[in-house]
Amino acid sequence: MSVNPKDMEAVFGFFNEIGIIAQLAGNAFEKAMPEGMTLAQFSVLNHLCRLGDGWTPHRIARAMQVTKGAMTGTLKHLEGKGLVVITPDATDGRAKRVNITDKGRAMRGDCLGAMAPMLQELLQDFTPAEIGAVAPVLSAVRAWLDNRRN
Amino acid sequence: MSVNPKDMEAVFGFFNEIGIIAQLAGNAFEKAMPEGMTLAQFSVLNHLCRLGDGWTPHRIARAMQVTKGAMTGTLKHLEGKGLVVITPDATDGRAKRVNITDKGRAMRGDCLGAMAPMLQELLQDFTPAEIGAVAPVLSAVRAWLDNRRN
DNA sequence: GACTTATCGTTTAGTGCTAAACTATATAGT
DNA sequence: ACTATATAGTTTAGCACTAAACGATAAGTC
Repeated sequence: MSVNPKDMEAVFGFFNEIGIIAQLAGNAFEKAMPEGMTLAQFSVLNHLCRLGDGWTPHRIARAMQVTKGAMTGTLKHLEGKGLVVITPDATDGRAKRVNITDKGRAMRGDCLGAMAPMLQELLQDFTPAEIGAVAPVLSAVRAWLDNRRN
Repeated sequence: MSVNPKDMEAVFGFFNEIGIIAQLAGNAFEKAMPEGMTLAQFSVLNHLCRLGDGWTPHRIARAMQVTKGAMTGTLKHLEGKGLVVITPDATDGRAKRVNITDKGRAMRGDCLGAMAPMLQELLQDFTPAEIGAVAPVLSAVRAWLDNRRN
C-alpha cells in the first residue's frame, strides 16, 4: 500500500512551516530578551527554576533534546555570567552538578517579562483555543520523532 | 484587559514544542539525505525546481525567510558542488542570477527519494487529516510572525 | 585485581543563522 | 549633472547545533 504523493507533500510542507516558525519565533524572542541572552540559555535557566536544580549537564542536555557538546557551550556562557554554578559531583568523579544562582533566577524572571508582550500580542490575534487545538498533535509528533531517533 | 498567565504558558509551550520538532525533524532529514547535503541546501534546490530558476540570491533569501548573508553561504556550497550556476545579471550590475543544473535537479530528486521513507513511516502513525488540521494554524502563525518582523 | 565496557564531560571541525559593517551599483531628488 | 539614498551581495564576529574523537572515571566480568 503506497502513500499518496499529495500527502507526502503535505507532510513535508508541515515540517517546512514548523522550521520557519521556529526560526522566526526564536529570533523574535532573542531580540526581546536582555542583552546577550539566548533562547538556549534561557531554556536552561527556566528548566532549572521549574524542575529544581542540581542536575548533571548530561541530564539537562537530554531534557532539552540537545547533544552534550552543545550543553557544554551553553553552560559555559551561563557560568561566565554568574547565572549558574557548576560543581563536581561528590560521589561520581566524572559528573558535575549545575545549580542556578539568585542572579540566574532574577535573569529568568527578566526574560519571562521581556517575552510577555509578544505573547500577549499574539493572544490578541489568536485564541487560546486555536493554539490549544494544535498542541496535542505537536506533542505527538515530537514524541514520535524522539522515539524514532533512539 | 490582562492576559491569563495560563494562556501565556500554553503559547510559550507551543513555541517550545515547535522548536524541538524543527530540530529533531531537521536532523532526521539531514541524516537521511545524500552525504553533505543539508536542509538549507535542499530547500534552495527544491525551490528552484518548483518555481523556476533564474532568481536573484536576495529573492531566494526572502522566500526562505533567511538573511542575505546566510544565502551567500548556502549558494557557495551549492555552486561548489556544481548543483547551481551563478551568473551576473545582464541588466543590473549589482545582482546575480541563480540557475539550477541538471546535476542539481538530479540531486533534488535523490533528496526527495531519501526522505520519502521517513514521511511514509510518519503517515502510518498519523493520518493526513491530523496533519492537515494543524496546517492552517501554523500558516497563520507563520504569517503573523513574518508580518510582525517588518 | 585486571580487563572490558559504559558513561560523563570536553574539544574540534563543519554547517546554519543573525546582525552589522562594507563595497559596488542603481535610482531618486534637486 | 550631482548628490543622497536605496539595494545587491559579501564578509566578519558571535552563538547554536551535530557528529566524532578523546580523556577520565565507574561499573561489570572473569
